Amino acid sequence: MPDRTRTESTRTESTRTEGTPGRAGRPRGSSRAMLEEAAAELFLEQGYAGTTVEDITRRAGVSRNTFFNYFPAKSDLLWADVDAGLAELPRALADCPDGLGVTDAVRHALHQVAAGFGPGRVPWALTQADLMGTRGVLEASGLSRMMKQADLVSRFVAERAGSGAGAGRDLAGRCYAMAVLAAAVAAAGVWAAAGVSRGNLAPYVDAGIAPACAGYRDALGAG
Amino acid sequence: MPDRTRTESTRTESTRTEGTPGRAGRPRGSSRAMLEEAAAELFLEQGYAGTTVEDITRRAGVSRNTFFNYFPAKSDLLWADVDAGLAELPRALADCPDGLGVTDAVRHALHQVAAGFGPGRVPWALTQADLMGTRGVLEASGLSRMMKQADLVSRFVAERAGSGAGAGRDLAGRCYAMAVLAAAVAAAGVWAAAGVSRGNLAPYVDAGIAPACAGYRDALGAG
DNA sequence: TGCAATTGTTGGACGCGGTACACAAATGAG
DNA sequence: CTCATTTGTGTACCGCGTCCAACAATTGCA
Repeated sequence: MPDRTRTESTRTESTRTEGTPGRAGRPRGSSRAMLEEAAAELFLEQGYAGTTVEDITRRAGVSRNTFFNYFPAKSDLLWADVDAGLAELPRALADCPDGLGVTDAVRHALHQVAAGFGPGRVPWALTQADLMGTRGVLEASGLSRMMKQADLVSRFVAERAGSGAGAGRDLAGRCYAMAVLAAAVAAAGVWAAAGVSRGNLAPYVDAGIAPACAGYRDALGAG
Repeated sequence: MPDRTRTESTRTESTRTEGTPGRAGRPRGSSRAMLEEAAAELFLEQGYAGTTVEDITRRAGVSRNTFFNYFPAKSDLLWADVDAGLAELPRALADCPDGLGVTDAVRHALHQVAAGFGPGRVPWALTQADLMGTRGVLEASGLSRMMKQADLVSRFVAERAGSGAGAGRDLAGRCYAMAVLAAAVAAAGVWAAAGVSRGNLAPYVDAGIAPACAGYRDALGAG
């Protein structure tokens, strides 16, 4: 647990070439990864609630305000891994071949996103959530993420299902989007809880959401 | 907007008979309903974020600490109506006739819970969430509630599906529980957004979760 | 009537997350 | 060099939520 405070005359000396060189302005000196590392260490040492933002920034060698330049909230540290993987969902949806039905396309896209997580890349916030007492925090910051992805899926479904949509179609689309995402979350939870014996996330998610996709296929109209 | 501070010599005079008379100790003087009323008024006047707990307690005529004797958090005010309805889910599940299949039983129980909400009883936090800027807060405090109910459903499914359960059965059960609850949430959202033309909540929920129940029926084994 | 025991209410203080604002530092462009 | 732009920092502040030591009101017992 090395202290990353100024060991050299100027800390920025070591991380000078970080910022995007094309843009004007002061380049980013203290990298986001440093904060994540410091937070990961401290969470394991003291737990999530027992670690203040000031603790993290002190170990990372930056000011407290700098933290909020990189993360909107402390809880976002727990989701850094997940958010990175989830960021691929829009592309995965857009790149789906048109031949597939709506639910098959969603299933395909979620499979692709889940494929990014294997035994070597487990969001540690999920595995050790109980140890760190982060369950409440994770739940609090989790639904907004789920609904964000659900909105994506919902819009995707509304597009592919054609413009001749009635009120019932809209209801089914939104319910399907939420249901499939919730099933994926549950599958990820089971996967994370499986311990060292877990393999890749993708088969868990695929098996977990398949019934939902099958069930809503008819309700979503010809897709 | 009447100020409920001590208009009479002793405020407790008007609410003397509140507490359970059988138990020892000081009876509850300031009722929970007063805080809810005061909060409802203030949220409409100033919005959720613009209203502090102190504002609420001042209008209700109690101390700030008293608030936290009734509500664990400020956000719980938004869910008071919903929580009351959701409290019936365990009974609704337990009272399901054994003849029904697992998914049909869950569907029946959720229908029963949803039946408590009609055009005359709409959780106002849902309808005017956008106006009050409570979307983020609602999302933050919503997933924990959803997962709480999902745990109930998951245990119910695990019980009724019999003891001969494999790992795949557990995955399906958890995914189904989350999916059906998420679909119900989505349906409630559509219902709340339907405006004055909305009728009862029950048909929305039933139509929204039916495909999920149908899809997972086989995966949950003979139920 | 007086005395515990119990329960609710209050005041005060504190820690922490998150925001706002002004200013310093570091770059590229003209 | 000068200026605009972007990032880091210091400071102050607000509000939620917790904790603790009092005080108030009621019940039950002697």
